[in-house]
Parts: sequence; structure tokens; C-alpha cells
Amino acid sequence: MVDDVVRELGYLTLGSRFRRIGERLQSEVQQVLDELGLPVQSSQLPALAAVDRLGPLTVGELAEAVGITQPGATRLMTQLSESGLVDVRQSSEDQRRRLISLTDKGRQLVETSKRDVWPRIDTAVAEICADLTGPLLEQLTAIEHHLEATPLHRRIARQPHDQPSA
Amino acid sequence: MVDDVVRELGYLTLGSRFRRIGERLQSEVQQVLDELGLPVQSSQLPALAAVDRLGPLTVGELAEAVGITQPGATRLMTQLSESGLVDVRQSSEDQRRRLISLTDKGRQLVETSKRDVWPRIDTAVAEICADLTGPLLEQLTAIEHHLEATPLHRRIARQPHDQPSA
DNA sequence: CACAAATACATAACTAGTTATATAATGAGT
DNA sequence: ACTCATTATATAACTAGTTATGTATTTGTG
Repeated sequence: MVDDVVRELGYLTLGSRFRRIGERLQSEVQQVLDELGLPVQSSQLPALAAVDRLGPLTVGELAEAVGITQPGATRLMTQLSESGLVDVRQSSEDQRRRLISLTDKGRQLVETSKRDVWPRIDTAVAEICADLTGPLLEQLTAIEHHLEATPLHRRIARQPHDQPSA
Repeated sequence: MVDDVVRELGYLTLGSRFRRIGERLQSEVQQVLDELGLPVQSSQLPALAAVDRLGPLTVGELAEAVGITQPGATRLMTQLSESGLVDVRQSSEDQRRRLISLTDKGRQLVETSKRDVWPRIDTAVAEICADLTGPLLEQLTAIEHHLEATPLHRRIARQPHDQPSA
């Protein structure tokens, strides 16, 4: 049995740890979507939900709603469009902008998912987090706010310059 | 201001949310390493620490120690070797296995990092998590254990088949 | 001793993002 | 009216992983 070095290093490797848990969760949600016959990638769920709730959206708004960069949002939009789930049109007010909305097919998929699938996934993931000693989702919100407020390198710049404790 | 749909969806999109926080943290640690002139990727830190602590390691052991798949560990090993930080030799006992150990250069980088850099990163990330209302690192350990114990699709399979609450 | 199964790793192809840069359109200032 | 700065998006190249598959070696069984 090999030690889990990422767990042991704690805060130093927190980024790697968050990523691996994120990938694991995305992969397991993907398996569930496949078993239930839903033709979407788990990474597309946030975008579908965003367009459903807030649509029509521009590419920039989609990026912001999902919390990814603009090229990432372009890529997601392209995938969903190729799957026939969203429609992309140029804005009549600003030709630079493109407006993303659900197609009939997309709307139907989202409606049936909201009724039959997403609550089951939500419940199963909530079950994993049920016995945690603290409100995980709020803590994640706090972490994201703190990162937004003061990036790491500024926190390090204001540390005292004596040697860290031995 | 666009709503943060990933935050609003909570458990359903927890995988995406973990990934984005993980990527954000890795990116910010990377910026710090660049500013301090350390010639490593933040994603390589866990592997360097693993080889330092447990070395020599096989590729499979490195994968396990860092919590990634075997091809991912091969890729990491190749990067570190190309940077001159680790040495890779074939095991004399089992020709299938390769043994990874720190080079002099790698050992030196790890020693100075342990003294001068890693504690500062650890402290800065700990500061971000200082006011959380729960023990984050323990919560992550619990989540990983629960995922290990019962994958999502089995949790969903055992849910009652009546409609989830409206 | 021979063969099949298992194991260890490398490689190809892919996912899910990122950063850097290019292009087109809009808006502000003179 | 023109020019330059800004904005919106697309594309290229990249990172940090994954899954699938292939090859080489070891182990177990008959």
C-alpha cells in the first residue's frame, strides 16, 4: 500500500486534490448519464442549465455563468450546437455577439432531465457529502470568494520574509 | 452580472466546481513558482514529493501515491526525467518495472523547496481556508472514501424508483 | 516444459479545460 | 468623418489529466 502523498501534503497540493476529486465526480456522473441513456457529457450539464435558466446567452455570458474562460465557452457551445441541443445566432444589435438558446430538442432533454435525472444525481452526490462536518457548498463559495479577493501570490508577497517555521 | 450556475446547482455540478477550483489553485500556485524562479509545474509537486518521500518508486507506485492513472504517471515521470529532476532505471528484479528516483539536481530542488517555498505556499492556501466552518481536508478525505466505497451509479441504483420530490 | 493469464508500462487518442493570439465589430475622442 | 482603443469571439497551441490498446515480461497451471 502506497501513501497518498496528495492527501498527506494537505494545503500545498490542494489544487491537485480538488482536480482529482472533480474529475472523479465528473467521470462517475458521466457513467450514470450513459446508463440512463442521456446523450450528454457531464461537463455539459452546467452549460445546458445556464442556457435553460438565463438564455439566450452570449458566449461571454455562458463563460461567466459556468465559470470557465471564453475559449472554453466557445468550445462548449460548439459541442452543444453539433449535438443539436442549442441554436446559435448572431445578435442583431452587435454583430460580434452570438446568442445561444436551446433548440426544441435541447429544451425537451433539459425538461426530462430536470424531472427524472438531475434530482437523482443531486441526491446521490448529497448522500456522499451527508456526513461531512460542515457545509461543504458554503465553504466552496468562501474559498472562491477568497481567491477572487486576494490571489495567492499577493498573500505570499505579504508574508513576513523570515524563514518559515522549521 | 451573470449568475454562477455551477454554484447555484450545488451537488449536481459539484464535479465541475471542484475542477474549476482545482484548476484555479494549480494556476495560482504556478504563478507563485514562476515568480520564485522554480523550474517546475505545480502539477509536478505531488510527484516530486512522492519520489522524495517514498523513492525509488515504480510507475505504478507513483500513480498510486499521486492519485492519477498509470499513463498519467508515465507522462509525469517523462517530464521530470526530461527536466533532469529524476532518474529512471529498469528494475533488476523485474524488467517490466522502472524505478524512479531523484537526481542530485532533483534532490537539491526538493530540499530548497521544502525549506523556502512549500511552507509559504502551504501557509497562503491555509489562509484562504482559515475561516471555513468545517475541516476541509478531512471533508475531502471523507468524500474520497465514500466515492471509493460506493460509486455513484450504485447509489442511484438503490434509490427508490418513485419520482424524486418535485 | 509449454502455454495462458496476469502484470507493468508505453503509446494513441481523447476530454476538459487553459493561455496566447488573430480577426471583426463597436464605441469614444478629436 | 476618421482613427484608435476596446470588446466579442474564434482559433491555435498547450496543460493535465483520462480511457483504450499494444507490447514485453513474469507467474501460475497442467
